[in-house]
Amino acid sequence: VGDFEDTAQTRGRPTLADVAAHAGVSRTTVSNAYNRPDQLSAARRELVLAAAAELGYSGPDPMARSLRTRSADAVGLIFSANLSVAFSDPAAVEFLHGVAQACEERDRSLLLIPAGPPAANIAMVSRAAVDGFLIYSMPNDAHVEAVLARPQPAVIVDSPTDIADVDYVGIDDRGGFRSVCAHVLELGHRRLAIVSHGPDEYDPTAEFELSHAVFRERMLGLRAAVAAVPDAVDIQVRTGPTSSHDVGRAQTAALMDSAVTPTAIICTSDALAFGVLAELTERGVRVPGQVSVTGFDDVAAAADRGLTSVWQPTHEKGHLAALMLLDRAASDQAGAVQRRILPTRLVVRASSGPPPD
Amino acid sequence: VGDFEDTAQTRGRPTLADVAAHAGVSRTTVSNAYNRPDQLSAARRELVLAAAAELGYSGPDPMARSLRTRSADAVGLIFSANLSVAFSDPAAVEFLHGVAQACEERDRSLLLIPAGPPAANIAMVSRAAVDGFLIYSMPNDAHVEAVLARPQPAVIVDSPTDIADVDYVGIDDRGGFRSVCAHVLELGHRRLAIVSHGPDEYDPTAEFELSHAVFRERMLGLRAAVAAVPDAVDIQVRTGPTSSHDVGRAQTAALMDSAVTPTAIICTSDALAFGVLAELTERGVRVPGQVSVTGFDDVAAAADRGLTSVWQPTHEKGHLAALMLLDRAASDQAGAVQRRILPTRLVVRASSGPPPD
DNA sequence: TTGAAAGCGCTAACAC
DNA sequence: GTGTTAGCGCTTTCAA
Repeated sequence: VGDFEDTAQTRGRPTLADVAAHAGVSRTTVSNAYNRPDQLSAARRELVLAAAAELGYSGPDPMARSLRTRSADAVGLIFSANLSVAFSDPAAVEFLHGVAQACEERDRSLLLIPAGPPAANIAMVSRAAVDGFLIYSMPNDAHVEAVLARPQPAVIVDSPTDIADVDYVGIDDRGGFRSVCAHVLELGHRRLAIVSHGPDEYDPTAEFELSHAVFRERMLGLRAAVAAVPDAVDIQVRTGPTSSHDVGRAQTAALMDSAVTPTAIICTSDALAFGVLAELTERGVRVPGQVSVTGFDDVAAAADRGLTSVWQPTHEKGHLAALMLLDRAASDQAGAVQRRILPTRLVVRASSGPPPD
Repeated sequence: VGDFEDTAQTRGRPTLADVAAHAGVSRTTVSNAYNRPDQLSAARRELVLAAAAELGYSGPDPMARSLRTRSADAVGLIFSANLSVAFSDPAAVEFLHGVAQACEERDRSLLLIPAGPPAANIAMVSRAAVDGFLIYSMPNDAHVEAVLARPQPAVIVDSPTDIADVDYVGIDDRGGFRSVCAHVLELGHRRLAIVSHGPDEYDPTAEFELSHAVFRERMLGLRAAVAAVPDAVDIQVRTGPTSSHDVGRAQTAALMDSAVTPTAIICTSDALAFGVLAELTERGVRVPGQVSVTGFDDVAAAADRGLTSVWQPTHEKGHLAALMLLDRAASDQAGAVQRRILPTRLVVRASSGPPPD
């Protein structure tokens, strides 16, 4: 007779209702057995769980549950370009680490959403079952627009910077970059090269595009540092499409083959700086004897390789952003817009020194 | 009058039904406007979208959609210990990278599910809205059990190895480890130390626990290499709770302070090896002059630092596993269980050489 | 092409 | 402590 108790449910997987029928209790009781164990007697709970096991029922369907409770217990994250690039940059990994840790602490999952240009897959954003979004180092593009169109809260990290009514976490880009530029200038360097992720063509006299706001801030930091020096300073700015090892390497090759070689190469990320160092090493250029090199982010590997860099609290940035998001989601988005700017700190190591002769 | 068209929907957010009412069309038409643009005229679609914009409707609710279609367009991933550790190991990051790339190619999101021992949060597994799971380098614990209880397909990567009826992707651990051990023995080393993630106490004569199957395979590889050498070989095996820089460092300190110091330290991961190198450098021990060091995984940094290692296709492993999972999910889990073993390759660099005198 | 009707599987009031 | 009822918001046959 056993099998006939199971309602007319022969096809498909068993549902909570089937378990209830099989156990001879109501659906509520089964639901409570899974979600509020304290709301029913232990014996009854065992009964329900046994019935579930017998039927091969493995617990409430997550999607149905999410629809009903209107929460997914997950945080969405979109980040610049494709996921591939993101995992290549140690600073991005460190950020992710911070986010993941916050998620772990608050019992949330972390949904990584491809937001790459290859597939203009905005649909992935619209279809993500999450309670809110982290927007990390993105251009102000269609993906960001899709995120902000959704009713869930969002927190922007680093960029875009030109969205006023959304929580923001970032660093003092201008001050941080000024400090490393000032350091190099104080060492006596007067022929500098900047290697950066940024616009294809950089006209130092023109206005900056908002889409490169971080780049803009750093250039303003550079200007401030240079303004504090009485001498003439020669500056070349070389930009590439990503903040990667390869770009650092390629720009260095171009730099060292050019007519006026710099005595210091200041990079806007450690990833770029490692590429610079690799190219210089291959060319037999001594660092810092012939050329000084500096990075930005101060990832773990920077210490290992003696790279002068600007430390930023990358891990904490991720952690804080995720907590801000979860708090806002919990409070149903009430409260004033927050804007948190985290400090940076110059870390001088062996890769920077006085210019030759 | 405008606002009064909106049914009795004053409270809460607008739904698809509200948009339909406002636009004067059926719910089907609104749904089609978002999901099947080719199923209705462009004009009608514009009408619907305009109504949606007017109401502040940002598209179908993902959870309701998922419930109805029974698919989440997402892949779940659980990995060893807590997320924190995972992001610290470059090999794990590379694996993630491969998974992320496959997800991007197939228009899926990637849900990272905390499976850390701190919070025994099995509920996160049961509540994840995903179409299938990747189980990466896990002990055969309650989390894995929770994954396998769910009706969605799963693919196991690396471990656990003792689950027969689930798709599996791994490498030839025994052969790979044998090759690096043989290399060190051929160089003439006869006093070896193995530094590994593994069981607390390792009794070389005892049976191995299944929970350390990878460790077991590698020890069998070691034995095979040693068996091919006529001389007596002295071997110390030192294990730690994780495969990290810190463990490598600590075990090396213990090793170098012991009575019989090895002439070669063979590690089961590059992360461990970097820790070993850090400790040796601090002690002023020359590598490979006094002690040779080898790693496993051949992460990018291994090449930079001249570490002899065993390369494995870490990125491809992630990519392949994700594709296998998506294919199985697409075919509704039909078909025979797959088992893919990927090749490894010894990469000899400067960190290994003949023993002293 | 478009519309009407029928649930997807679940939880949370509320009554008992 | 347990059951009844009423949807959560959507997609999808099917018929028009």
